[in-house]
Parts: sequence; C-alpha cells; structure tokens
Amino acid sequence: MTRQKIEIKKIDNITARQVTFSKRRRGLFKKARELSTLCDAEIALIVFSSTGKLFDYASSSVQQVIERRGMLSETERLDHPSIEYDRDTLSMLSKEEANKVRELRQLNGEELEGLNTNELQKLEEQLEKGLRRVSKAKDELMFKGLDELKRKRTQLMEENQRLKQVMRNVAQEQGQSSESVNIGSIFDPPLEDDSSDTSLRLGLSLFK
Amino acid sequence: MTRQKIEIKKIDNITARQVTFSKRRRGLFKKARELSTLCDAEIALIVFSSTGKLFDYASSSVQQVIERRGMLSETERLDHPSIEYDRDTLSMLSKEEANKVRELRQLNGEELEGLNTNELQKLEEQLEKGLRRVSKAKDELMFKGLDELKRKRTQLMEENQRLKQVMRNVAQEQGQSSESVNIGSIFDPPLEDDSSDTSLRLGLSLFK
DNA sequence: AACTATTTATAAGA
DNA sequence: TTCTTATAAATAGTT
Repeated sequence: MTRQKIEIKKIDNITARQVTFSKRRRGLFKKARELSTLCDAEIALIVFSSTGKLFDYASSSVQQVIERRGMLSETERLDHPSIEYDRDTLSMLSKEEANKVRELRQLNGEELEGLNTNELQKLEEQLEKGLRRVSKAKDELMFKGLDELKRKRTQLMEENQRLKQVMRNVAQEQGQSSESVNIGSIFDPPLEDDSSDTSLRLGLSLFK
Repeated sequence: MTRQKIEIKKIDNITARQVTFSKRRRGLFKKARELSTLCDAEIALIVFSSTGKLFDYASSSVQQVIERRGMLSETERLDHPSIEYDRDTLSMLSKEEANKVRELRQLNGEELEGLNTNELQKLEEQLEKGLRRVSKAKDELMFKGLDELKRKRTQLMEENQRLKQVMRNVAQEQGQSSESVNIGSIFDPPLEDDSSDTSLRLGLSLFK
C-alpha cells in the first residue's frame, strides 16, 4: 500500500509479519473507534495475534456487544435485518419480558418435548423478542441510569444520616429530660418521588 | 478524510451518518480481513449500526473467537496491553480519564499545531491509554458497580423506612403516653456487608 | 522508532 | 444508491 503494493496473503517473514501486525492493528482499532463515534455504532473487536496475544476494543463493553449479538436469532445474524425498537414501551415491557425470558430459559428439553414445532417456533420468537428488549433496556440503563442511581444513593445516605441524628437526639433527651422534640420536621424533606425515576426502576427490574 | 478533513464526533445529519457508516463499515471490515490474512491473526468484529442492524465478521467464527477470549482469565483480559488498574480507585479514575479523553478529543488540528511531534506522540499515547482505562472502568461499573449501587439503594431505603417507622412510633407515644421506647434497637440491623452479593451474576446469566 | 513514497480510504458532490 | 474525485490517512519498505 505504499512504497510498493502488497498482495494480501500471509507474510512469511516473522519479523515483517509482527511489524505489520502492530501497525495495522493500531490502524484497525482506530478505524473502529472512529466508526463508533462518527456513526453512533456499537462495536466490539477482538484480535488474537499469531502469538496468541489478545487485543480487544468495544465501544461499550465486549461482553455487552457479545450478549447483544447473542440475542439475535440465527436468521437475523445471517441476514442482519434491521430491528426497530420502541423506546416508549420499552420501560414497561422490560420487566415483564425479562421474567418471561427467565421462565422460558428454565424450561428444559424434556418439558419442551410436549410442544409441537409450531408452538416451539412461537416460543422461540417470543423469547428472542424479549431478549432483544431486555438488551436494549440494559443499554439504556447503563448509559443513563447510572448517574441517577448514584445521585439517589447519595440522597438516601444523607437522609439516613439526618434520621439517625434525630434518633440520637431523641434517645439522649429521653434519657435526660422531658424537653419536647420536633419530630415532625424529620418527615419534611421527603425523598424525591420515585415515580420521576423511570429509568432507574426500569434498570433495576432487569436485575431482579 | 478527503475533500475536507472531518472531526471525529457524532455526525448529526442522519443521512450523512448513514452514508458514512456504510462506507466506513466496508473499509473497517476490509482492514480486518486483511490483517487476519496478512498476519495470521484470529479476528472477530461485531458492529451494530445506530438503527440496530448487525454486521459481523470473523476469520474463523465469531463464536470461536468469543469462546477463546472467554477462556482467558479475567486478569489476562483486563491487563493485556500493559494497563494495570486499581479496582478501588476505579470509579474515581474513570471519570477523570473520561474528562481527559474528552478534552483531548476536542482539540482540533489548529490547536495541535503548536505542539511538536514528540508532544503529539505523548498526547496520543495518553489518549489511547485513557480510552482503554475508560473502557475498562465502564465494564466494571456496568457489570459490578451497578448492582452494588442498586443493592445499596435498597438497603438504604429499607433502613430509612425502619427509621421513619420508629420515629412515627415515638411521635405517637410522646403525644399519647409516657411509655418507654426501645430506640437502641433501630441501630441494630446494620447494613449487610457488601461482599456477599451474587445477584448481579445471577441476573446476568439471563443474557448468556 | 522514524521517514516517506505510494497506495488506500473516504468526504463531498454529482 | 453508486460514481467521481480531490485530499486525508494508512502503511510498505527503508533507515
């Protein structure tokens, strides 16, 4: 590709091969990153050198991409058809689907023998559909829910501390005097209502 | 990269993004094939477009490469290109690194002209290192930290509820009688130790 | 690890 | 989509 055009076949010379591997590997990973960034694609790239060394890259995580791929049916993998997904119903469906998927996975071969091919076909479709939804929900959760979770956790810890402090005050005062305590105030700064925390619940439901 | 140099950031225009995806995807897969052939490397490449369409390539089979990767120990997988990382400080590092990476990515050509080659080289190395750290930190967060946060939140909410209930009891009793309240007990059931949890792995097994 | 002559990839436009 | 083309980027062979 430069000083001289090369033929794309295995490089015999070991040193030359390693040099080329090193150069081209960098180029390949760079291209993968660029594609991911430019086009908002989810990418996993796994490379083993001829010496067995592993190099990998993923826009999200290798595990996640592998799992996502695993959720597609064989047909989908071969034909790579597009999958459109409905963001709006995602959160409601994810828990339900996750449960369904879990149940289905627990069915073993023997239990399935009672079903006919058509029923199995439907079951499989349902399973795959559910898995895809779960996968997408997980994507959503991971990229959006985490910060929210952290915030919530901090909030809870703070309130917890407040509550404990008030309890200590109460205990102390009960033990020493009869001075009244303004207990009502501890209920005042309520936790933000959970209903505003859709993505959090969505996320959590996946892992239960 | 031609008629005009482009910045590596998400392409806003949908049409342009799809065109670029299509072109660059071909390029990426070609490079992957060439690397595999020239250097006798085992490669798997999985790409999901932003519309959810799957494209994949493997020199052998995707499944085989995934399995081979899965056979490596976690240490081998995490540490391979000379990155050691500290689990305990990971969450702090990841944000810091993410910021660094973001800043570096935002530097455009003009800003970089002031730096000499050596400095650019270092900058690039730093960037790459940061990217790898961020990627790994994300893995960790996603697969371990999330569940931890979730559990913590649940625990905190439960304790919170307990505390509030006791407070209500106290308030009620103070308002009605002078019967003593065993306040000490509310400090008894401490937060469960974090190290014993396995629910995340159970949950994730759904996806395998 | 650098250099550089060429090939290759590709952004924009048709 | 496909092609064209000017230019940026990658890289094979060299040092």
